[in-house]
Amino acid sequence: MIADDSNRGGRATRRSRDDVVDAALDLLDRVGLPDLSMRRLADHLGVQPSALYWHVENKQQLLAAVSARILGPVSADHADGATLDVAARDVAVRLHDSLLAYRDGAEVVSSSLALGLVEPPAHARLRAVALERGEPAALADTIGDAITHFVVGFTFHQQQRRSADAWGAASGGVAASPERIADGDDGDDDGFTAALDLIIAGATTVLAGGATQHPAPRR
Amino acid sequence: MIADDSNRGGRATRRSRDDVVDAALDLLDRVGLPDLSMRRLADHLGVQPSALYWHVENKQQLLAAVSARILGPVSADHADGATLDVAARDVAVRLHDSLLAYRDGAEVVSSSLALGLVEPPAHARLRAVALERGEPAALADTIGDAITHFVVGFTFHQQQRRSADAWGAASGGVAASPERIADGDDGDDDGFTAALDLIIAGATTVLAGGATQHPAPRR
DNA sequence: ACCTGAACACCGTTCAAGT
DNA sequence: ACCTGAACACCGTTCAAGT
Repeated sequence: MIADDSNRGGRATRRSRDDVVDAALDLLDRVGLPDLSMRRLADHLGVQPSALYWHVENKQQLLAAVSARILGPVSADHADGATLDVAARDVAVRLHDSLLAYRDGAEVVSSSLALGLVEPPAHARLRAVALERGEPAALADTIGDAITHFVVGFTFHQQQRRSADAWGAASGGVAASPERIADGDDGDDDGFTAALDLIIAGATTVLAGGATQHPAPRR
Repeated sequence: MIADDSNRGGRATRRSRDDVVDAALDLLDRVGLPDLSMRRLADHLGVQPSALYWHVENKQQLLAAVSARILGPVSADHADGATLDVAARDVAVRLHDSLLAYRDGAEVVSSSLALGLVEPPAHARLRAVALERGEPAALADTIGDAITHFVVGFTFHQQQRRSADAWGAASGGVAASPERIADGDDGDDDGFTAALDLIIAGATTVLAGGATQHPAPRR
């Protein structure tokens, strides 16, 4: 009886594609990737499962859109002027933080990246820096690849371990020693920093003209 | 009527856990990970789906066993004497090859690794080398982490792209330029080598005492 | 333009019961 | 010790039809 064509109070409004992606991100953070089904998402939106397919082509594409949202902060506000290796460290840290900001963020991004459904998050920024500095774009891509794959893989592992021993550890597997989990400062941030330092050291060395030459397509 | 307790000719014998893992590897290579279901695997073995659960605790553990098999060649025959950075490159190349040896190998290993259900494939070897050379074990682990996550992530991407444009490319996504796919020598092996060189250069630099110090737990 | 209802072709896992 | 049969509680996706 009442005019419900504007979204006052509650439900009953029509949804946009962005609303669906918002809801997916929200549900991801609440229940985790294994429980993020199209049917639960539909429930969460107060809609039939089939309705989702008007907004989104399939689940993979939805997860790609979710990935793009997770990766948003990585390429925000430039104001660079840095060298390639310094920019690389910065982008790596931002990527790490962005992945950790959502439950199972690294896993979602890992598969979208592998499927080629999102842009590699480091490349645009590093290419821009390379251009400024007269460094070859191929070198920026190489550094971007090393950074991206390492950070995503490491964070994936890290995030699984966190939710594993948050839920109680229990049985099976190689097992992680049950130590300080308490304060968000779990010991493996050291491992992350150390390995990242190693890769950055590689970038610095190569920039200084040492050891390795950039791609140089044979033939 | 005939004694069927020895495996003559065909089916009808009882299966061991190893047989199940064998069959899973075989089926993985035939149909790929998305189509490797417990039910199809049961079919492949001539058995009811429920029978699998006598041999294996669940699907994740089965895939962990599959991962361990895929990773077998990585830690085979030592005969080292090499420096840490040289051993690291060797182990990276072996890992890459092993992952490529099975369809969706990198994806399977990626998740088993993240879940902590398989040993990181580079660590044992690199620790042994570090011990021989009087290098700290923590440095071996750092190099192992950088190598493993990079190689697995890169190969995952590479393998998805291969099967994507093997099947016809079609629609959607960021897209890979349709060029030489022909001879197994797809252009991105260059990208792999370049980024691996970068990481190894980092290891060499750190070994020479440059730029970065190994972990050193703060406090 | 956006959504419902109903169906299709599947999943992983459990568990009593058989041999 | 190893497996069957049957069930439970789900999946992603399609498609005609409604408004």
